[in-house]
Amino acid sequence: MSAENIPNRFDYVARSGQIYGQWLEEGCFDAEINPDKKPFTIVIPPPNVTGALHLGHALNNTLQDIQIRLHRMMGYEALWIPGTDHAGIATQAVVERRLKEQENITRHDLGREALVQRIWAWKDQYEKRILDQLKRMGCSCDWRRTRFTLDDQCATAVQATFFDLFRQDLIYRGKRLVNWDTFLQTAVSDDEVFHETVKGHFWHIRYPVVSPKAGEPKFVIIATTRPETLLGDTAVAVHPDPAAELDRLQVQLTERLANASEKDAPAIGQQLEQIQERRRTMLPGLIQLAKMATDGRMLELPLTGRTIPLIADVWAKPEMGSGCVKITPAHDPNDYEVGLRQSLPMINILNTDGRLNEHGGSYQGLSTQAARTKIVADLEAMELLDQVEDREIDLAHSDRSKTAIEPFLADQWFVRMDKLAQSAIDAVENDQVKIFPTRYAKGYVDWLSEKRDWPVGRQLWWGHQIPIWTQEYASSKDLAASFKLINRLEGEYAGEIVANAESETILHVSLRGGNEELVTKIESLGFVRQSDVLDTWFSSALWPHSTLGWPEQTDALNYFYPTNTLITSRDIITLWVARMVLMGLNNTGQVPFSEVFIHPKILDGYGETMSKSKGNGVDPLDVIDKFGADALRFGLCWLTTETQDVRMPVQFECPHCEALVNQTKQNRQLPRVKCDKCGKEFSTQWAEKADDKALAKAPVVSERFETARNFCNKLWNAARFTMMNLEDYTPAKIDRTNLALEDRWLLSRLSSVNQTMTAAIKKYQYADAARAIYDFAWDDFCSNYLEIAKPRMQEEQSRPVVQRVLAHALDQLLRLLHPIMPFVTEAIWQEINALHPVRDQQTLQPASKFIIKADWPTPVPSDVDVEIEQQFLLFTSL
RNA sequence: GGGCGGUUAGCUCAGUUGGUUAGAGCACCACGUUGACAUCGUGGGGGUCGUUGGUUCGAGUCCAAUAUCGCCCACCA
Repeated sequence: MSAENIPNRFDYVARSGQIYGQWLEEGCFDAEINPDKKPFTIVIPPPNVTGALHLGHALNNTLQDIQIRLHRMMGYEALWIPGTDHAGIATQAVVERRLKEQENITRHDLGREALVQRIWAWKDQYEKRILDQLKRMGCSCDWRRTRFTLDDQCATAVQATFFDLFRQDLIYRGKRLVNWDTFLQTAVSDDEVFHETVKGHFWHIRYPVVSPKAGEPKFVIIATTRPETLLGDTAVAVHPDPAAELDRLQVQLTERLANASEKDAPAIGQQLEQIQERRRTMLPGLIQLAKMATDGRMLELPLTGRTIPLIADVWAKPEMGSGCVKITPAHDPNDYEVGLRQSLPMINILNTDGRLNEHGGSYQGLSTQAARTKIVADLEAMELLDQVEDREIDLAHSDRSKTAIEPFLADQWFVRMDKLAQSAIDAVENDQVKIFPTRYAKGYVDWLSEKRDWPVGRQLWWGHQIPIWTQEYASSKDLAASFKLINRLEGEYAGEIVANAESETILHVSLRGGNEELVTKIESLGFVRQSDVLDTWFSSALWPHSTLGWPEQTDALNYFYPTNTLITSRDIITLWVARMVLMGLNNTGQVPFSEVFIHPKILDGYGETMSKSKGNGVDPLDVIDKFGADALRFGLCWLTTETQDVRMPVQFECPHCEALVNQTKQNRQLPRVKCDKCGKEFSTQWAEKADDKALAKAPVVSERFETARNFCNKLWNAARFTMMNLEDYTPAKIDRTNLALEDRWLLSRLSSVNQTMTAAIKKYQYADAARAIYDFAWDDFCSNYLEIAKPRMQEEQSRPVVQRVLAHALDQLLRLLHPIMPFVTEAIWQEINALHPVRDQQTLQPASKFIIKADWPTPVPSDVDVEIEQQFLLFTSL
């Protein structure tokens, strides 16, 4: 095609798919083990298969692809491993909800196997959609290596890891208070719980003292927001030394008051007065109770006929309530801690469906709500109810079922974190893993420093089933007999079976995966596999090495691991990043990556996070359809600064007239919206009714990608102009000692921008990189150099030199832009290759067939002339 | 309660170690289409840099206080 026939718009719709196909065909994304090259590896943060990707993913993956493409051009063997995450509870909940909505059945109607099958079908559908989205964005992943956190390779890694941790005694069975969803009948994690303030009451209840001595109170008063839990009380606590505690608080508050600002002072002063008031009125009573506690006095627990001890424990705060607190170890996290400390019995009063069990006595079978009403009435009748305050209560609800959470004592598997967490702290503190921006390292270290054991079991069906088999024994004699059996098995299958006896009568066996014969044998001995599955983060934690074939010492693992950088968003620094570091260290002895970049989050026009449920999410494909993938990528890159989240007002694009209709809090959840401009109605993602669905659906986009789209077009036309003026171009070295000012200036700028770009991308300063190349392309190359070149190309003497400078500059500009805008640069590259393959002044060699495989430009330090750049700036501003 | 971040033009954001007249994109106003590009060009309007105080010859930038918005963590008998 001759240059004149090139259209004046880049047809990204037609060209992008075609170019991507060429890259795939040529294996441009495939990384091979190559001892002559240094590897550069990134593993994708595997998107959840719960749904399609949104703009946040588009940002995340664009930033990774830029690194991969840059390093590929720089001569590294660049590997980007793609994949998806099974996302445990989230995916199962989505599928279960659909079952309920569309077929009105629950998972129990289907059964485990059938449900899991349904979820696999869902996974196949969304994985395909997700991978397709990544391809449309231009992501240059090595698709041959695509993994899924629940596939066989990852399962092998999970089982090997679990087995190893078990053998190291880093996995144990323990009781733990979990957030129990009584509707779904599963524990849910803290992140799956939301809090809502509801109106409630604060009931003050009298617990009679058993045979009070003279001068002693007849009752101890406790206060609670959940009176029904008294059925599970096993103690009442009072502070062991209330006088000292109040003193301490008083000193502390006095100090704070002295340093307090005018604004805070009154509140602190008030607290101080309250403490002093308590000292006067309540302290003697509390001291007496503390004495009674050490004497081992008992209280009568109303409605149960039980007596419980009055105990001394620091958990009871003398400055709060009555100074006494009821202890319900099986239904309150703090009370649980007290229960452990004080060796109190733990009485679980609930069934898994949330109704009271046999420990509820006459209240058995009632829901907690019904029991509460009845208990309060009964207490009142017995004159044990002291006073009732109205109070707002922050009540935990399950994200999934929207029902109230009951704290519930359940058996759980834990990973002991002490040693593992320390290794991950050390890795960051001694810079083996560098986190950018550096401020995020603090949260990482703080979280790990708590070294809280990791509860890894989930009462789900979708996930890696825990590779532990348990057998209960009637007596320790039976146990001893089986121990022998196990020991024998261990000898027979050396290194593949490890047994722990949790107590005298329960034995747990963990098997290394992949031996069906052994599993059969163990099960024939009466061992039953744990039905729980592992927390989804367990398999994600292995991602950087499991994707490369660990536990096999594969060549790929040896070559590509540790990976170079991990690019992710800040909300999973602890959940995911920290755990990858500690698991990587445990399994391979090496950190999983040397750098972590935490990128901003994309918010909507109101500063709210985008989500499907709010209706403010944006499908990257909508943006790609309207503006092109390059515009999407450049636009996101342009916005990626170190400190700020990205606020992005969102519009519906009217399918009738293409006008952009602002998305507002009012219209974003409507099934149909009327266009401001043409007045016609269109449907949205919420359309369900037939007449709504019949309307044309509006894509959701943001006009903030216009700048980037225009930039693509500018680049396209600059290239077009250049090509139109290269007809009689002859490649040759330009004589740098005899150049016009504007030529020297452009070459200087080119090398400066090259340096800036390379440094900025390597430091994850994406916005700086985008701005540098945008300014260079638009202002320097187009507005200045091309305009000056026009008259110079009419002169015979200067024409050849200008052509060579132009060809070279465009060539280098395309390369510099390629990591950010891969499609348009590849399209231009191929057009110009067909006409003038030799452009690069440094080599004077024909350009590579694809720009994706071209060398990253090397700055020419001798070309950089700060003085000329400044002079020229003055010259053009005149 | 602890930690982190933001506050600069109508909107969304830059502003490096303090240094002339605080920038960009979008939006707005005027003019321009035989021009590589109207997804463009030329010109223009618009900012007491949240507030107060301090350091300095000089503060958007450094320090202190304060207001306000947002995020994370902990806690809430």
